[in-house]
Amino acid sequence: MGKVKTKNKFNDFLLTQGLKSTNQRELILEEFLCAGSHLSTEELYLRLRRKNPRIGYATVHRTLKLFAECGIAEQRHFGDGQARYEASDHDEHHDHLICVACGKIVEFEDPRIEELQVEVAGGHGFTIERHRLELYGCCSDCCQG
Amino acid sequence: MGKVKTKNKFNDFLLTQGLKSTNQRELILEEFLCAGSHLSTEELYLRLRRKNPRIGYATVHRTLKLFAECGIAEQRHFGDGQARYEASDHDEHHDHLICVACGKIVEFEDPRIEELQVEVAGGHGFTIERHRLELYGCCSDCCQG
DNA sequence: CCTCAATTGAAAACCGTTTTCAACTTAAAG
DNA sequence: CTTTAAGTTGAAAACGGTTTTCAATTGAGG
Repeated sequence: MGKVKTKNKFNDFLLTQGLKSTNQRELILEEFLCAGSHLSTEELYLRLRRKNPRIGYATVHRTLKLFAECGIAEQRHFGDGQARYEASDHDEHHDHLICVACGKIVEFEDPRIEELQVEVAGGHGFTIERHRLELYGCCSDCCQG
Repeated sequence: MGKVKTKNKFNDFLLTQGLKSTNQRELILEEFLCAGSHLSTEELYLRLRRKNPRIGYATVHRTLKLFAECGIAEQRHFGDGQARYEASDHDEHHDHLICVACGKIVEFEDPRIEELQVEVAGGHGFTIERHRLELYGCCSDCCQG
């Protein structure tokens, strides 16, 4: 989803929910979209402060929750104890490769794995709603090259 | 691994590390082994208190960490914000199915998925060290039967 | 403009986890 | 069986990320 489309979606969301469009929300969305994905609240907050020192952590936190609520962002946890947010391409699911050395996060998608998941779950009487697959290892920059 | 073998392993661990065998540690290990797996620290602590009200949360916490360190338990996070521990069958890996309705946790293993994971990771230049696969959905007790 | 509800930021509360510290155990030495 | 040194315990405090509170501010419709 393009930047403009995402911003429109957020504005629509605000309107339909009776929420207000504010300067902070615009700044946060802009920074969220142009900064790399998978930023933590803290990281995004620090980036924003560089440009606008008057912005508060609580506002960043609340705004990220709004993003998630309206479907333009998704919250993730990669085991380092803090929540991270990634821009959501909506209905296009992907999983993650995480380098344990440098922290790099790569997204991937594999329909064959998804298919097997459904099969395995079915075998146990489960209907899958969502899943989480994270592969932790070493990327080529860190461990081979 | 049987109960006795696990207890021996823990005692060996204590010896080789210069740690002491204490009444609390025995109680906690016994309860950990006979209570169902995937208990949180809090849950195990509450169970232990019923039998021995003088036991402290900190001790349960520290002892579970020891279990993990010595390889008889593994810490897991299933997204509800608290750490859970499961008895470890060592080198036999498995993943989890979690019922979003009743919280039931089922373990499974599928070599085909593992194989694909290695393949996909390799395609991105990664060498997998470990992974996490959790399927969240509805079990047959909750959503169908 | 005015008004009122929504929003903001600083600070406090929260919640699971981890550490501190003085009292207490353990195990090995005497 | 002491004694002793080191490890352990539990209550309480500290921690760290998250979430809420609240008084002051801002946005948008009347």
